[in-house]
This record gives sequence, structure tokens and C-alpha cells, in this order.
Amino acid sequence: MNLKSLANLLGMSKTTVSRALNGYPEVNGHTRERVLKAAKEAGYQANPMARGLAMGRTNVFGILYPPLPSDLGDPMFLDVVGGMSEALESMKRNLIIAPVSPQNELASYVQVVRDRRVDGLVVGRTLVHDERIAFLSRVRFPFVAHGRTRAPGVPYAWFDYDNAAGIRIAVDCLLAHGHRRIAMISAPLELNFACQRSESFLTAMSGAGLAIDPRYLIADTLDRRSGHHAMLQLLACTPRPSAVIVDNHLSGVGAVRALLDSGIELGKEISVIVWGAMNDTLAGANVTTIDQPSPRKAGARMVDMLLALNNGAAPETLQELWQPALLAGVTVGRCAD
Amino acid sequence: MNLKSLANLLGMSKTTVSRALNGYPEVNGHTRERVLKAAKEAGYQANPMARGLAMGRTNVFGILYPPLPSDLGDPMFLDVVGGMSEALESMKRNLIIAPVSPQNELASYVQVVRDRRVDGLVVGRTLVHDERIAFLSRVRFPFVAHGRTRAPGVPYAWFDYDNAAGIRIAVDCLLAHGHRRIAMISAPLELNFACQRSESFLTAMSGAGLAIDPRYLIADTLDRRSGHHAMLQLLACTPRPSAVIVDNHLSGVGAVRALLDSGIELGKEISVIVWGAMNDTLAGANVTTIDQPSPRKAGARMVDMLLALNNGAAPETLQELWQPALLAGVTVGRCAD
DNA sequence: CTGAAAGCGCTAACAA
DNA sequence: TTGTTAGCGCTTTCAG
Repeated sequence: MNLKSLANLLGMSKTTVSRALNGYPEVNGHTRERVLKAAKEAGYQANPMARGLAMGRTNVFGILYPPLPSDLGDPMFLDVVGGMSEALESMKRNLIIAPVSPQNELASYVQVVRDRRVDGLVVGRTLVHDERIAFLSRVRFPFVAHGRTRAPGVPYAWFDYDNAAGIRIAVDCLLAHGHRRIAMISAPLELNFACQRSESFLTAMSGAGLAIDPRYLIADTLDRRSGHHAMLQLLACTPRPSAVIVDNHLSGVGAVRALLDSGIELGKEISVIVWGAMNDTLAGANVTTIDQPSPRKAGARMVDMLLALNNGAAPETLQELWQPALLAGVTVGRCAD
Repeated sequence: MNLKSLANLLGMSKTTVSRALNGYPEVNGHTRERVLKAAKEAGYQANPMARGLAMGRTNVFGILYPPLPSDLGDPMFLDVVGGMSEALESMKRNLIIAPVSPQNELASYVQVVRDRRVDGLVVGRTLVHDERIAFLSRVRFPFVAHGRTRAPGVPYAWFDYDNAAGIRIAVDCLLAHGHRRIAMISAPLELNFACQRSESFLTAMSGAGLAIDPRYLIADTLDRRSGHHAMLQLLACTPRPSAVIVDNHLSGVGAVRALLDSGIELGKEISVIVWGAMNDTLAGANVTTIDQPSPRKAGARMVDMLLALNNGAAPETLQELWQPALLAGVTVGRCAD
């Protein structure tokens, strides 16, 4: 069933039917009713390709993501995706995820943009220096960055949590409990969030007049295994840190695991704060976390921003910083020293 | 840059240019060269929407998947996706994943089919009774099922591993080690793989003349947490099982974890075999697994099948059963009784 | 308020 | 071997 046959069926022109269906104001109320009814009965639905070709847009938004456990597989990301797709569904638009090889991500962006496969993109896992953002900005393709980047050159739309603030809160909390030997386990520092959190950590520590043992700074951990390994490294130090901050929940799981395996009492011998929800922790260790509220709402918000961009909003008006909050668990305690 | 301008630029008709670009045999070699060169210089690339509209296909294949850790987030699935997208990339086609709400999955299938958004689908996590497969078969939409279903009514294309054989191997292995009290932790039994593996288990056991304590059969576990919980339940039984088979790697991680946490010596006090790669296991417990070789190749194979369907192949000629293999680890040992 | 006609960018009969 | 012409199914001026 296509527009023409539906129009014939009704004895009207394609134009009128199209207008009725798309809610144009100038159609007669009675006519509209008839059309809507007939469309429903016939199960008519406009062909999106034809529609897209005629209108110059697809009503589809996209995310390009590597099919890896630490990217697509990240439960927090999946939550955000859920929020996005739900929001889009309610406005008759769609979300698609295109798996890309992490090697030549940029090439995939170039292709998607040139092909106009989508009306806009969400750029995830932003880097300190992000060529994807540079590219999209240059060609003026609508996108919102899920996370910021350092020196974009031009303003761009972004959604992020306050990385500096979150770490500050965590450090303050640990300091208040008397900790002075605080370590940090970081994701790869090319990632903007890891970089900001790391810098914030250094700033907060030196602000408190504390030097950091270089062995207490471990980076490049973005999965359970490496998080586990990183924590073991810290445990091997003399003296051991009395507290550890993990900047991402994926390695957080591994890090906490390492402590439990080593028979260390969390919150007593060593305190731990992890950035991000730890739903995945098995052993029921109620970990103190820096929580990013409402991933689903975050997704919905990014959808709003995308739509705003499509409606001509200036990117610099679409920058949103949400505040993380310390979610108390049982893994922070007074320093035993 | 579109076809018309490129044609004008070359002083040829759109037709000739189109033919040259699409490798039709009837164009003059010299002409083709000129076209190809000009296209490259101009950075011309056919608009997929227009192309799709004209040709009636999109060159895009799709997967509809819930954005959940146990679905999209499953590392094995991500591997398969990687294999698919790589295979498609090499033939100038694309893969998209559309996140869907697990509640009304079928509605999403109906929509995608009606909209002709893709040329074919992969249906994952097949159920014993799968309405998605029934629907797609009924409307004759090209798809390959990643996993089988019980009573499809009509033949359909599928790719699967031999669930019965895998479990049989595992049971035989345990029997050979003298085990008689063997338990099984299963995914929800609506899932076809879980059902088949469970049935195979029952068959193998009764074939060996062994009765199964009903408490040794635990289902509905498809993530770490529930796997963990299931194993604790088993440990609480008197007598305990001397061996446990876990039918999926997601709960496998949790199950193994539970044993380690309880201080049980794997392969001594209790033997364990898990279906699927356990890369995720932190503690380096080298778990004996029923391995599904080459997820990436599996993905590539499913792409082949999809293309074959598009070329008119009959679904019943596209059914492939791969054999799993026992991958020896250190978690199976002689029964201590 | 409605319709005819042009056009989105491409492919594919059919002629030449 | 190439060009002309007619669509694919929809939206959107422009008349009426």
C-alpha cells in the first residue's frame, strides 16, 4: 500500500492525503478524518526512503560504536542508548547503532556523513583531541558529543558530567576520613573523561598539600581484567595506598574484586571509591560510588539536543553539564594509619 | 555532488555514468576510466536513499536487539557482530543495530519490515516458540535465525551450534571422571538454546542411568548475579552436587565466582564446565568450557546466508550447525566421593 | 481547502 | 556503446 493507491481508494489526490497524514493545518477536518481512518484500515505507512529522499532527511539518528565489551558492552552506555531510543520512539524517529572497527573510526564518520544516512550523530567516548568532533564540526554535520573534548576550535553541542567536581568530592571525602596516601586507577588518558578526572585528582591532592607517589597513578584500565591487575599492582606497593579512586566502573569491578580476593577489608584496610554504578559487583560489596544520575534521562536529553540542532539551534547553546553525586556505600572508612 | 552534475561535468548522460560506476559490462573501457576518475576527483558517492528507492533495496542489514547487558552487552554477541560488520564492509554493505524495547520486540520487527529499512535481518536469542520467526516467515522477509526454534512450521535459514552434542560431551567428560551428582544452571528455558541444552542434559543423565535431584536444576540465570546466586543455592544442598554445568558464560562468571568466594577448590571439591568462552573471568581460574569456535566467522557466515537469501536462495538450503568442542581447563577433576 | 505537476537522486527499460 | 524516458514513493510549490 502506497500513497497513490490510498489516494485512489479515497478518490482524493496524493497531495491531500499526504497533507492530512502529516498534520498540515489547511485540510478540512472531515477530510482529515476520512484519510486517517482509511490509512489505519489499510495499514498504510509512508515509505521512509521515499520520504527521506523528498524531504532531505531520514528521521533517523545514529551512533557509531566499536562492538567491544568496553564500548558497546558498557552497561551504562546501554542505559543511555535505551533512554535515547525510547525518547526517539515517542516522536516517530529511530535510533541506529552502526558497529565500526575501532581502527578507522573516522572513515566511518566520513561515510555516514557523505551518505546522509542519518540526521545527526552522537559521538561517544570523546578523546582529549578528537578528530571525529573536528571533522563533524568542519562539515557542519549535526552531532552532540557525549563527553567533551579539549580544544575543539569551534563551539559544539555536548553533554557531560562534571568530571572535575566528581573527583573533588571523592578526594574531599577521603581526606575527611584521614586518608593521605590516595591512589587512582584511570582509563586511558586519551579519553577526555579520564584526563579530566586525573587532572582533577592531581589538583585536589596538591591543593591539600599532598604529594602523590607516582606508583599510585595507574592508567589504561577500562575493563575488569585490567582493573583487577591495577589493584594488585597497588597492593604490591610499600607503603600501600590507604585509599583508591577508580575512574570507571568497568575497571572498578575488577579492582574491588582484587581487594576481596586478597582478603582485604574494604573500608577498613583500604577505602575505595568508584566512578559509576557498580550493579555488576557480584559479592554484594556495597561500593561507595560517584554516581551519574539518570543515564536514561541523559539519553533523552541528548535526543532533545539533536532535534534542536536539526531545527537550527546554535551548538553553543546546547552544552549541558550534569553534576555527579557521592553515593555512600561501605567501602570508605577512616584511615587506619 | 550528484549524478546529474557529474554527468554534466563529463558531458555524458546520467545513465552512462551510472552504468560505468556500477560496473555494467556494456560501457566502453575508456569511458569507464574517465568516469571513475572524475568520480574519485569529485568525491562522488551515490546517494543511498535515492539508490534504495530506485532499486528497491538498501544494502543494509540489521539486527534488532534490546540494549541490555545480557543481550547487546554479551561479549560473544559483540564478537559475532564484529564478524558480520567486517564481512559486510568488504562488500560495500552495512550493518545496523536497532535497539528495541524487550517488551514489544515484535512490533519493532513489524515496523522494520513494513518500512523496508533493511534488506534482511538476523534474529538473535531465539525462543523455543518464536513469534518473530513466525512473523518474518509469514511475510517472507529475508532473515537468518541466530539459533533455532522448535516448530517453525515452515523452513527457515538458521545458524546454530549443536547444543545437544555440546552438553553430551560435557556430561560424558564428567561421567568419565566419576561424577554422578551433576547439576545444571540454565538460562531461561524459553530460550531455545537453554531448552535444548537442558533436554540434552536430562537425556544424557538418564542415558547413564542417573536420576537427577530436582534441586540440581536451576534455570533463569543469564547474568553474573543470577549465576552467582544459583551456585550458592547448589552449595546449600545436601548432598552437594559434585559437578556443575553452566549453560551460558554470563552466569558462568558468577557461578565460578561463587565457588571461589566460598573457598571451594575447583576441580577438586566441585567440578565445573561452562558453555562459552570465559575471557571475563578475573581470577584466572582456567575454566573448562564448551567452546563455540570462531564467533567472528559465525558472523561472516550469517552474512553469506543473508546475501544468498537476497539472491533468491531457498531458506531450507541455508541451515548450518557448527560443532562446539570441549576446551580443557583445570576445573574438572575426579569425583572425590 | 484541494489538485496538478515538478522534483528529490538514482536505476532500468527501451531505443538508437 | 550511449542516450531518452519513465519511474521508485513521497513532499511541496503553485494554481485554482
